Order: sequence, then structure tokens, then C-alpha cells
Amino acid sequence: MGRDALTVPLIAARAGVTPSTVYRRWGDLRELLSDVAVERLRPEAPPADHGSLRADLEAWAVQFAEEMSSTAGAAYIRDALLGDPEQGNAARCSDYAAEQLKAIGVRAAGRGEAVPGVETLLDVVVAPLMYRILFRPGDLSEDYTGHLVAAALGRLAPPPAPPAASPPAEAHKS
Amino acid sequence: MGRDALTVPLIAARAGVTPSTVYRRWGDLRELLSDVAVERLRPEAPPADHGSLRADLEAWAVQFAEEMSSTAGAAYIRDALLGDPEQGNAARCSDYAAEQLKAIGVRAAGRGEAVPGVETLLDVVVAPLMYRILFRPGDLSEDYTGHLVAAALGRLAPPPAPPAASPPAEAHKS
DNA sequence: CGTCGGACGCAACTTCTTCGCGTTAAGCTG
DNA sequence: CAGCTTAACGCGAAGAAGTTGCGTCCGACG
Repeated sequence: MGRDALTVPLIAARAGVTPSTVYRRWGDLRELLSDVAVERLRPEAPPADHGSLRADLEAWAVQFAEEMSSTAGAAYIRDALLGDPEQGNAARCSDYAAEQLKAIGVRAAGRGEAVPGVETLLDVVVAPLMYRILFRPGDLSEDYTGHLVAAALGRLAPPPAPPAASPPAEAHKS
Repeated sequence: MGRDALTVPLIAARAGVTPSTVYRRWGDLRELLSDVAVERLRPEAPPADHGSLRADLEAWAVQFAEEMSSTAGAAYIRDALLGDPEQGNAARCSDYAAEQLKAIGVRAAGRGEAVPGVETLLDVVVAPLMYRILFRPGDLSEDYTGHLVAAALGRLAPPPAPPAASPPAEAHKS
């Protein structure tokens, strides 16, 4: 069935209820789609353990980029952003990513690795990916994702030791 | 008039045409609003010259953040993203920012300053701002914007000399 | 057992959306 | 300049979607 041919009466018929029931519960097709999108964007499993912070982050970021840049993923993001007056659903999406990154972080900290803060990871890895997905379609590559992770690891926390590798200066070019 | 009470027949009446004319030209209310939003988001003037790359970037980023995080600005961004099947309008928004940053960059290069690439600036400054505006409303401060600019300047280009200051390690915390 | 509240179906009503037809105006050709 | 072509618009009807009030059913509570 067509993506934007979806209407409340169709959904109601599929659900075996009358359209008025759907309108009363959600009030709007966009709000319903927004709730559905958030549900679909919820991660199903904790991030996989690949033995190191870098490997975990790269694997997670690549999977994240693939999911979100797919046709379906991008549609979900847009739906989640749209029918959402108080931005509650959008914040939930960000929280999902933050939870996953947090899990990766505590696991790495348990190994004794230096770990960037969740805020830093959101800024350096998630935000650029999302920005490209939303505003610059077709501009994503696995190399780029790896570059973002490297940039995040270039901003490590002061506690344990000085950062081993120097930050990649001006890596990525248009 | 109410924001989402806007309908095609209302716009047509205001424009002095029949609704069918509007439907034929745009096909959809969302596409019309998307075009309007892009027009409103177009920068009116080149970025102001404050004498240094850092000052120019900070001023531009602060103004950008203010505009985009305002109620009207956020609504425009959402409209631009929404009614836009081929993502042409979203790409245009990104191009606007890229043009402004490019102008700041060439001006700084004319002064002999080391300049981060436009891609880097989009990743490090624009993307985090947009991500917060879209996914984490109410999470923007001027300090944060300055922090982003500082992070961008921490990633300078290799040509002139090795980066003077070390990158700010793990500055910003939730 | 009686009452209350919430949720739903039903149906009428309003508004939006689509589509075909006739008209008008601009541009081009002979 | 006359005639033709094309694109855009107005008009009106038909179809679909969105909105609302009323009656009914079912579970909860006293």
C-alpha cells in the first residue's frame, strides 16, 4: 500500500473499529503515525559487545546510520518529528540513542577505557548522522561514520591518561 | 490565525484564487508550506564581519541558533522537512548554512587564518544545533554554541602550522 | 444490586480534495 | 494581422476525509 495513501479510515478498517474511535484516541493521523514511528525506532537489543570502545561505537554507529538512512527509517524519523506538538516523541528518539551510547560507555569504563560523555557522543556522532539523513540525503558512507567515531574518540576524558592518538586534523572533505 | 488551522481553501481565498488552482500548482498543503518555509529560512544578508574567524563563527552560530530554535524557526524547519518527497528543500536549507559558512571561511582565509572545512563546520557546529532543536527542545544555551565553535576551531586544517591549542577535552556535560 | 464513568458504534454534517469541462490569455506560426 | 497551440485558471460536481452529538455497552465501585 502507498506510503502517504494511508488514512485514518483505512487504519480503522484494518483495526476493525470505526474511524471516530481512532480520531478520539489520537485526534490526528500525524500523532498516530508519530507514536507508531517512535515504537518502531525503539532499539530492540542492547548494543553488541565487540571487545573495545572503538569497535562497539563503530558497529553501533554503522547500524544506526543504516537503519536511519533507509527509506523506512527516514520516514519514521519524519513521522516522529511531525505529529508531535510538545516534541515528546522526538525527545524519546534521542533518549533511545543516548541509552544505547550510555550502555556502550559503561561497558567500556568497566574495561578501564577512557570514555567520552554521552553528550559528546550525541554531538559528534549522532547529530552529524541525523543532520545528513534529514538535510543531505545520499551523503552517507561507512567511511564517514568511522570518521565520526574517530573524532569522538579524539575527545577523550582527562582522567586516565593523555589521548594516545592525535586528533585527525581536517579529515573529511566535501 | 491558528498555526495548524491553515488550509488550502483559506490560502486560496487570501490569494484571490480558487482552491483548485493551489492544488494544481502544489498538489498538497505540505509542499506549499515547505516552499514557504525554505523561502523564510533563506538568509537575507552575508554573515557580519567581526574581525576574526572565531568572532564571526560565534556570532553567526548564536544568531543561527536563536533563529532556528524560536517557535517560528522550528516550525519552518519542520515544514521544510515535511512536505518534501525528494528532499530538495531540506538540502536547500543545508546549502544556505553552507554558503554562509563558506563566506566566513574565505574571509578568514583572506586574513591568513587557518580555516576548518565547510564539512567540518557543518558536522561540528550546525548538526549539533539542529539535532538539539529538533530532538531535544529547550536544550540550547549560548555557552553551548560557543563550545561548539571552540570544538570546530580545535580541528584546524593542516596547511599553515600544527594546531596551537590542544583540543578541549570533554568540555560539556549533560 | 444499582450507579457511575469511560469507550465505542452509529449516523449526520461539514470541510477538504479531486477531476472534468469550458474559458481566457499569452506565445508562436504562416 | 489572423489563426493556432498551449498552459493556466475558474467553475461545479463527486468522492473521501474529518468532526460531532447521541445512544449503548462493559467494567469498576459503593
